[in-house]
Amino acid sequence: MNCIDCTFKSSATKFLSKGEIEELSHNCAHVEFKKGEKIFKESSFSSNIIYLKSGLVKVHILGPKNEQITKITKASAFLGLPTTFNEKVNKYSATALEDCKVCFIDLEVFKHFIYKNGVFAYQIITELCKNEIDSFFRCLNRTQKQITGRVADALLFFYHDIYEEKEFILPLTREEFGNYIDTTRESVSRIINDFQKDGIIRIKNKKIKILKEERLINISEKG
Amino acid sequence: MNCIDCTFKSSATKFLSKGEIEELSHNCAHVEFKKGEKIFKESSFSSNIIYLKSGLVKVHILGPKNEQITKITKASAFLGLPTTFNEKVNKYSATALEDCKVCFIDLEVFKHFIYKNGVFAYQIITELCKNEIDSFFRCLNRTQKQITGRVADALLFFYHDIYEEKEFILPLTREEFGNYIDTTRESVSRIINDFQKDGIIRIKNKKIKILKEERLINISEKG
DNA sequence: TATTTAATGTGATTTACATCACATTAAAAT
DNA sequence: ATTTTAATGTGATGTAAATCACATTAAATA
Repeated sequence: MNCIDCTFKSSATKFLSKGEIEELSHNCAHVEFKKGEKIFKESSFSSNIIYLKSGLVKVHILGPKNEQITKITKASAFLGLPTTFNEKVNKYSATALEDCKVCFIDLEVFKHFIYKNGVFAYQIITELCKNEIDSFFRCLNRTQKQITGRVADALLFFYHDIYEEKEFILPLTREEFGNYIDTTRESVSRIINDFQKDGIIRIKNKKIKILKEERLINISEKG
Repeated sequence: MNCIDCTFKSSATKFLSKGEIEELSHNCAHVEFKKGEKIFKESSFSSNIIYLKSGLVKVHILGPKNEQITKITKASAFLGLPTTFNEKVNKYSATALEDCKVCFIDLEVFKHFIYKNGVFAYQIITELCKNEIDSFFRCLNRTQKQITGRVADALLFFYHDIYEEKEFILPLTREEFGNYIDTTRESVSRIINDFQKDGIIRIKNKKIKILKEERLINISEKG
């Protein structure tokens, strides 16, 4: 398989030369994951850059108390950058929330692109910067908003950033939802059902439809 | 002033060529800040990379409820990378906790170094990756540890990462301490005094001495 | 040095949420 | 289709920490 025909190129990869793409092709393994499968695991050794070509992934860490879902990332994005550049060992896990296509890119080849191709490096830097800022704000919301606001936030996140439709299949169990917004299964359950009773959303198992976006935005802002 | 003689070079800047250092010298403004002064401000416009040469800084964001101190950074480090590469407007503020020396580097010149100097770019990427992982863990601790553990954490942080001595002047008020570990003035006060009563630390106003490191580590781990 | 202002300490009260306990429903596995 | 297992719903109870209220101390200013 050759990366030149790949339709999932990252903003950085688009700037590689023909020769570099060729080199990438020889040092890139394509792997598919089914929903629920682990893509990589905290504390395990890694010397590959992991690029998510398609699908949806949760990035998670085992905290002192619970599993925390640090972020939910949809394609396309690099998943394992922070870990790979600093540590031999993964600092977090990634698990497929939907079927995924992933590339494992040899770290040395990737480094070589950074050294040789400034535009490539710049694109990577841009992505990392964006991640850090997003990370700040997610943390801010986690710690300073009440649960109701965080649930509203998460629902809006799935609508605006992931599915871009008011109706979607929630890719998380109630427990995972709790891990994402730092609360319990039970609290998520209660609040989601309250939203339903108030006519803000309609929910049937995992299928959610946002009925009153304005109300959700309002709840999200009030904390 | 010429950057070539600067004794505060970052790990990235060390890899710039003589010519590049020369270029940097002409596009870099040295500024000093006194304790308490704002280095840059959330929502204000910025087109400079900000590099902390010496001193201690708090990076903070105004959340829906309180000010949150996102991180405390000592020299040397880049302060404004994430913001500058993505947005014209600062996404967070930085304030001097101790007297600081700072460089404002022209963004275009900095970009030019990334494009042209792969080792420089690689160093920046490494720093950003490290920041992202640190950020994950800080958030994890904030949300999953009880206050006592978070206070212990913070004290160990000042000891291990900032001052590298068991006795130091706490650079934060109780309120700022609260903003750093997501709690209130009152709670910080109570817990610090409990630690003192238990003989874990000795505290006189802002002067703190860690007496029983093992106990603090233990408290930190138990959450 | 006196006076004002800001920072800190400490008890009493309230509250958002976790935890517990068990019922119900949905999804897998046989 | 039945059985088993996992996910979800919902009330009752407990608790860590916020909030409130005021006293005390330190630091800044006149």
